[in-house]
Amino acid sequence: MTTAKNNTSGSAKTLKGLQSEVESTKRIALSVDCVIFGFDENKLKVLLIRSDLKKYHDTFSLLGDLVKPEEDLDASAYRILKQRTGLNDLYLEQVHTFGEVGRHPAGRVVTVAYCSLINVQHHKLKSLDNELHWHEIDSLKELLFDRKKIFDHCYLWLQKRVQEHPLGFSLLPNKFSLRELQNLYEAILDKKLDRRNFRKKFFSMDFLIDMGEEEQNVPHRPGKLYKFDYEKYEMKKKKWQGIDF
Amino acid sequence: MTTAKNNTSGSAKTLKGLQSEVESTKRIALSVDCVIFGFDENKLKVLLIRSDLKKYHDTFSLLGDLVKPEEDLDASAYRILKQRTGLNDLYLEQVHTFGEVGRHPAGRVVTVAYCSLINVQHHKLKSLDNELHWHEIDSLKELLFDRKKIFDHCYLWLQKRVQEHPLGFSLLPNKFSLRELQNLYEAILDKKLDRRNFRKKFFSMDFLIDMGEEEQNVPHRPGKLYKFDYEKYEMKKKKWQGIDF
DNA sequence: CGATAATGTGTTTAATTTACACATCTAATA
DNA sequence: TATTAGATGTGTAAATTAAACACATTATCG
Repeated sequence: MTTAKNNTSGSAKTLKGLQSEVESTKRIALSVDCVIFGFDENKLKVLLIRSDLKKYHDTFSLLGDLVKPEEDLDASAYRILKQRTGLNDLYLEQVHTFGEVGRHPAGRVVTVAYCSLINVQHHKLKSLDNELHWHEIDSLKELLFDRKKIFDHCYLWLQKRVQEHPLGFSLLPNKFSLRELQNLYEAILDKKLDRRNFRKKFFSMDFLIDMGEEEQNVPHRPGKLYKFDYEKYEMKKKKWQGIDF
Repeated sequence: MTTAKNNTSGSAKTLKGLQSEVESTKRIALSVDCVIFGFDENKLKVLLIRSDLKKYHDTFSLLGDLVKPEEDLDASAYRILKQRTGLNDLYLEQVHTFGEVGRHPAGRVVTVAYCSLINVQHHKLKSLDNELHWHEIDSLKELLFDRKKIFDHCYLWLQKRVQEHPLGFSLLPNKFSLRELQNLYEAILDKKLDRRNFRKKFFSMDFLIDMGEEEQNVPHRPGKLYKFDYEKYEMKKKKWQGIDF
């Protein structure tokens, strides 16, 4: 019998046996970290919290918690969001799991990173002191332990994802102008886009509903307001295709 | 003090305190499942193993194991691969983590799914009995517990990923003809492609090295053999861009 | 040596992306 | 109320990319 013969350890075992094996190997703590993006003052921001470890009180971290034994992984991420923001219909998606041995000084912790996109206006933070704040992503230097690495991974994920999936609208008010939408994309992608081509692109997708309203209180000609038509999108969304490295 | 004040549980704690918290919440077992794709006889295949649970002995499953406490998550996936295939320079990438409460009857198990692409010719399986075998993905009906869901997720991942990243070559011999490459893409994407446009596309990418050799033992005019130029690709690979839903 | 079956190649057309300029509208100001 | 400032709103030409499509070439097999 070769080593290739093990599946979850030996061969031909009972469910009961596996149960005790599972029991005995619960040596790894599982946590969730949420990278929560917001968009305010034409800047992309991320929600950070001051570490509640005394030793690292000058360092910021992502919002996270250990996963509860009786809690779905996704539910765990939702719970963390809810505690912090007051929730609504948040966009939440799992991105990556970080599981290096030495990544957490308190022991073996494996962390599943989730990204959330929320509208800063609609979700006033429950606590507005130093503990919790929106941080511009440009000036993000250091985070607790490997959290910067997690953030970087999620930011790259966002840059890619926002180009092939309509996430971005979760960062905007329900009704938004095309200028706001373009500002958002420019902030996320960190580059200037041609205004005319940007409009053409979105209009040709045909997922924007003209609300027949205009911006209020802008010191210039107000732009039209639109909503994203999620229903239509779900019907007509394209399957990604085209080989291109 | 609001509920928003908890980070990893209370506030202002010590590393030592967190340590014991981590200790006490190790109630979740962590495992890795590998979805190992192969390509043989112009069919896309997946490596399956017969469940070693007596009760489920008629059901196949993915290759997996519990993550060891002192083992990096990625290393765990490599270990599983190595045990089964004899390894070499395998392509391995994390895809998604599955963490619903009821997904495993032996208790709370969270599973990180990895995808691997291997060349069936180069990696003769260590065990060739019923336990371990290549299964055509077309005729894949049912797998143990939620493994079919995991497989489906990984297959969709592969279909998308193979179009924007040069993974596919890991499924082919070092030297391959363009016909083999096209067969591979047709098998993965499950659709016919235009031969001339396919060639044009890959030649224009300019990542194929003409080996100056031809296929042997084919019952027709032999095609030229190529290698993929990974070095050149790393230098010149394009950043994915272009908004398109 | 002829038949077979796959390789290898190019052009035309359509679709998409990019670059680019000017009139229009509203608010603010004089 | 007229002027200005500053943003909105729109179209076209050029370039690039993708899609459709046919025939000569070459090795093998009988």
